[in-house]
Amino acid sequence: MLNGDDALDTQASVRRANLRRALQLVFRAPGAQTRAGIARGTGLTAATASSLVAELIELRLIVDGEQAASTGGKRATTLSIDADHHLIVVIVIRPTDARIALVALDGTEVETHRVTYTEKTRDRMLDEAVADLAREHAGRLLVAGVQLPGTTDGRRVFESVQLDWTDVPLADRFERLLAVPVLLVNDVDAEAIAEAAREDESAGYRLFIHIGTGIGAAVTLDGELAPGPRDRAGEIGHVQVVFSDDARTCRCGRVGCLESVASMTAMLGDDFDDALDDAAIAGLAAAADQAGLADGARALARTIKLIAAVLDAAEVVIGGPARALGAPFLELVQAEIDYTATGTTRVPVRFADAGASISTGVAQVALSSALGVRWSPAQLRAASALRD
Amino acid sequence: MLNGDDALDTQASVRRANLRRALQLVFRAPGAQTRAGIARGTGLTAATASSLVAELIELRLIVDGEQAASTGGKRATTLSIDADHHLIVVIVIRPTDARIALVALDGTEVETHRVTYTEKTRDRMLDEAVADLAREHAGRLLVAGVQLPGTTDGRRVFESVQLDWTDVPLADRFERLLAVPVLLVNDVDAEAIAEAAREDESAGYRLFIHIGTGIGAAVTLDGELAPGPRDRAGEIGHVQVVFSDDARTCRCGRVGCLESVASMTAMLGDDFDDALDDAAIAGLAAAADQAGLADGARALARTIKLIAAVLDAAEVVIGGPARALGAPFLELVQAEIDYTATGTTRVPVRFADAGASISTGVAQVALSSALGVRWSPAQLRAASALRD
DNA sequence: GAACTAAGTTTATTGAATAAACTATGACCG
DNA sequence: CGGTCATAGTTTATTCAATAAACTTAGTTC
Repeated sequence: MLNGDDALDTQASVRRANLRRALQLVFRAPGAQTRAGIARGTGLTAATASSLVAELIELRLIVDGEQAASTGGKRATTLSIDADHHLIVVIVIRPTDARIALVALDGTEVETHRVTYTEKTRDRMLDEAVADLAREHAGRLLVAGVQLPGTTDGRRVFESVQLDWTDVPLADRFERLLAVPVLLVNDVDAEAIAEAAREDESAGYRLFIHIGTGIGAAVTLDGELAPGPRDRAGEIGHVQVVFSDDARTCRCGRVGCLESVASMTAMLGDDFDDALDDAAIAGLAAAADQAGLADGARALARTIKLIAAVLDAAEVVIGGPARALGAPFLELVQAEIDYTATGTTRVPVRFADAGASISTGVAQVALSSALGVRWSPAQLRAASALRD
Repeated sequence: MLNGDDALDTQASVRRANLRRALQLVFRAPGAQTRAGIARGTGLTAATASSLVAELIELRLIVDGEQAASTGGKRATTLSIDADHHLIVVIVIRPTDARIALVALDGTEVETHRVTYTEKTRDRMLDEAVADLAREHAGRLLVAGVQLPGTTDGRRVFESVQLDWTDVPLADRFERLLAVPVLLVNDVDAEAIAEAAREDESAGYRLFIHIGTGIGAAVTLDGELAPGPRDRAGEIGHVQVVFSDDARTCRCGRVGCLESVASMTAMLGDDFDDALDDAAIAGLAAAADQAGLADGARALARTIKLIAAVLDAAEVVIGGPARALGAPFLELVQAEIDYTATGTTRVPVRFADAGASISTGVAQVALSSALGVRWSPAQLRAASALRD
């Protein structure tokens, strides 16, 4: 439909780009945008804005809404997202189960299925579930986003230890079943995007670090995943960061890895599990060796400082189960960062917002890839309210 | 002329973008490109390609060259860069002197001046030299690139310790004198670009690290400076990387900075100076404490590993006086990187190519900013042959 | 030398945006 | 309360860039 690359050679690509820009403006302020606002926001004329809106309505991507209050002249017709037609398929694949959700264009989850499987039945179960979806909702599916733990270029899964997959052309497989574009997304990347999209002004680089049993990083630029081939980016868990003689041996066999000191397992002990709820984690944290937590925070801070300095990052966000460690942990990290920071190099660290649904992140990437559109913070809140 | 942003809203911007693409193709293969080649390379029709070429010739950016050999039909007319009209102004500002060069569109240096000054006379001397240039070459100047040590957004110098400047609107000042667009570029960034542009296939992220009395980094993506606000990026010299008790105190007053172990001064002693030639540096290196060199290499490698992992960098390039340390140093760095690297995370390290003229880097950025064009490796070689 | 092939130009057409005139609707104000 | 102004949005004629298709030029191949 509107997907494809921006070849930028002909008028058609200009039209497509302008349709995207108009759609983007509606998505950023749904129910509050108007034709005149689009004209102002794009720099195009009112006539062109009207024409773009007409086409977007015909494509069933937006709808006319209520009349806005007058601002001194004729009242404007507001524009909203058409949530009644197109659906985004979100597939979250984990080792023993998957969640398949249908998300409307306004970010609300319409339907959710859970598929459980073993390693042996996984492929078959997934294919069946996806095929069922395609049959039930034929013609209404717009795009699909697949979140999984592992390295990917969006088309193939290069390597997933947790799923025991190597070089699997999963996007092709699902595209044949769904007949819509499929995009594979690394789980940490998806988390980072869900988080970055919440900011209205997501200027500059943001470093996102997921901390659970493992550690992964993702970099976003202006609210979107940093460009370039990100196939294997963010794999910082097993980079050596501790060099003293008492550095621990990591589960990967090497010594002094970031994960060996700063993962949740390293800091809270083997009782930790990614599935624990926040209260349980807080309990473990209270009982844990505080020196271990401090060591983890310090190693993390040192890692962050270096990366933030190279990128001139505006902010660092810590996500995953580590969020449950609360303010004290954050303060340890920030203190270590500030310890040797000059005025301009001090980078603020915060936890990811609990409200950001992870599936929203995948949907976000998929939507952005298909229509070049990002959701507004308000919609992300609506989406996450429906979750679970 | 062709500068300005790519608003992508109207036909005019498509035309501008296509002119840039056509010009880019000629720059990539000067003397070997043809109208038909541009049509193939852009996906546009032959008629459009001809029209674009006609406009570029009228703009005096390219010229018709010789007839190529036939490939089975009519012989093609080759296209070359018009080196006889437009000039790029390159200004390299250092604490006590500046080099002002005029570079033709094909990368050859036409003219070079050296201006020496004291801190007191610097502003006046620079302004006078620039004003002279504007008077002598009125109408032929296309764009100006200004390279300086310090943080900048391209328009203002935020902070330059070495020049003792804080928040100086230098681009505006020079633009008033030159009447062409002026772009300020950090010196390490310029070095990184000169280097990255030499690669024909500069895919992915490249980490460039300048090592002299100080240490600075720059990240390029596909041969161009990584996007985003890079105002203060790359300032890694004073991030703490040594945490042992015997960490040295840095000249900045803090402890364990990268510069305190891996700068040339740290590794070779206070006899080192940025102005030394390669032989002198090699002499210092031979006489220096080898343990210090090893410490520096190790600290550097640890830094590199982390950053390369986050970005999934394709390559790391070390530039500046450290090049004179030669293969042994490089091997130390690479060995430490490989020590804990898995198959996919191992990033190759090499020295910057000695032939890449630094002023070519600035000219490159300026040209790219004005015309969206990058030089081919062949031209960079030609340019550097003329240097000094 | 006839057929073919590639390079490049000419001409009519298409599509997207624009400018300018116009309609619609409400606010403001004496 | 009616005139004036401001804002929203549409209609129509025009402009501009790219395209398709026919055509010219100039070579190779058999």
